[in-house]
Amino acid sequence: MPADDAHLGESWALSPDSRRPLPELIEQKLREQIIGGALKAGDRLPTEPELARMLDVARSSLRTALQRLQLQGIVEVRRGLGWYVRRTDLAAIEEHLEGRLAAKRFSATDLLEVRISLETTATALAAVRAGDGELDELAKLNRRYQRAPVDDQQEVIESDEEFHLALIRASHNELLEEMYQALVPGLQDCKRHAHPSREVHNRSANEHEQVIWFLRRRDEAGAKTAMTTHLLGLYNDIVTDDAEPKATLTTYVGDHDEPRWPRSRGTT
Amino acid sequence: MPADDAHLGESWALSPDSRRPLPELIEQKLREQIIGGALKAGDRLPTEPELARMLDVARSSLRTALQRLQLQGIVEVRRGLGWYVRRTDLAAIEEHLEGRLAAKRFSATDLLEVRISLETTATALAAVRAGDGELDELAKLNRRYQRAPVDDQQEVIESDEEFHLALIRASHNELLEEMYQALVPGLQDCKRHAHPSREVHNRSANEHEQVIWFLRRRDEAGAKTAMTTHLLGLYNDIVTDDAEPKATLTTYVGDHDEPRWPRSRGTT
DNA sequence: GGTCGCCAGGTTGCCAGACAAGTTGCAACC
DNA sequence: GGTTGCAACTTGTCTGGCAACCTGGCGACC
Repeated sequence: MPADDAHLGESWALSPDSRRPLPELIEQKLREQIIGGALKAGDRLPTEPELARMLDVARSSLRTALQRLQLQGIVEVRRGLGWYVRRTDLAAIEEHLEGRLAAKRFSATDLLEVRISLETTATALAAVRAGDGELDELAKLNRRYQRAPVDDQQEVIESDEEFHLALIRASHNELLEEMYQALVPGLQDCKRHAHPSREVHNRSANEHEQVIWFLRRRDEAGAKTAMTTHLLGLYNDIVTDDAEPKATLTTYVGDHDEPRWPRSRGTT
Repeated sequence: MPADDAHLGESWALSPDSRRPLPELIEQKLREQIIGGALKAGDRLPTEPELARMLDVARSSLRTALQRLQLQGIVEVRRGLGWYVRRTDLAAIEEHLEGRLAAKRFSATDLLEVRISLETTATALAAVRAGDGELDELAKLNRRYQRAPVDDQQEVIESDEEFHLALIRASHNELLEEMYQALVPGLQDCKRHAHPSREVHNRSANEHEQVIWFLRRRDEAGAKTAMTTHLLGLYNDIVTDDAEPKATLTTYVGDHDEPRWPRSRGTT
């Protein structure tokens, strides 16, 4: 007997945002009710026909929404009995997001490792080959990045990307640039899932500046190391956030031979 | 264009295990088709009514299954058009590389630089992640390379390539492997234009051996340096031969910090 | 020639109603 | 008391229909 109606209110009107699929709106509405505390773990939801009436949608659309929530572990169904709230914590939602990331074939770890490989190489090459004009351009792009407001995610990501792309281009290796380009969409995904604080943003800008400093001095090893440090910082942030406890990061201090790239190659 | 029917078969009968919800059976069936390769990334599925007929289920049950797969990121829907197997990032990257790399011609210098970038990174990762079995395999492949007669160019190139591919694989980074694969045809070209002397061949085999030696000791920096030395040798040979007088090679001896990759990651 | 709007055909999104299958609780029966 | 059978309720699945949307082609217009 759904006496639930009493404390839930009679109708949960949906906002008529018709640009998104209806089940998604229903899902969001139900999630709000659950997370907001109107429904607690273990509670039974009203029956499907009842809920459909309250939300003013067809039972089939409601079921689609319920099944989505079920796949996220928020509700569960017992046939012949009804739908029950399983967990109300936010962890369930984060797990869902991780699932979407895991659906891609390779992990963020893989992606960032390849990125580090290509970009540190590009930095070393740029130290040898970049023209002075290109270095000025890099400095200008980093100023733009520096000025970007932390809460304007779009601008932060875009200005950062332009800096790194310009650096890649300064390596004067077209193939390397092509391969890096292939990674760009994935990298954007990664960055969108990161949450840049004021502090992290400033640190990044400073590290960019250091890289440029070494490049101006044509210090190949210094520039490469500075870039490696910078990228490993981000790598560490993202990878450890990502509920992948396999990876722990340390820094090696070595005195091994570090080979060096050839000088001179059309610095324009 | 659902000419798919042809190679997919007319009906995909479900096993009548009625103890589990029907959409789950459908979901599993579709997943098998996709993972198994009958449906490739980017392919369009037959229309809903068609699929429902083939599976002998109602369209509503089929839709439930499709939506589950959608939430898992395996398929995506475009309203008015149909259901598509979602292109994974890996597939997208593969496509990008195939398209661009085939269209442009890159210099041997570019190619070898990227190769060095990827392969030294892979070596460092392998020092951390490769299983003992994989190292044994590497040693075995290098013995094969060592035994290859210098005048049998085919065998020399092939055994060398297998060694390097196995090393890449030992990095346990699928994306890195994918990107390296894109370079393979170009590398073969390079090697065919080289003229390996008895001496060079022996030196290479020894350098391979050194890399393995460092890998067994899990010496990431040592292995990476050994591999860099090895590859720069070849790079030097080929680039200077190649009528490209821009590139001259030196070796840098430095004492800078060399960052280190994370330990442990499923070494099987 | 190039661009725009319109229309037809195909596909998914959503709805309404009906019946099958599972669960519970209770009354009737041994 | 223990068991059986039934009724009420709930979710699972099917059917059919219409709306919303996308594409491609065609003709009108600039």
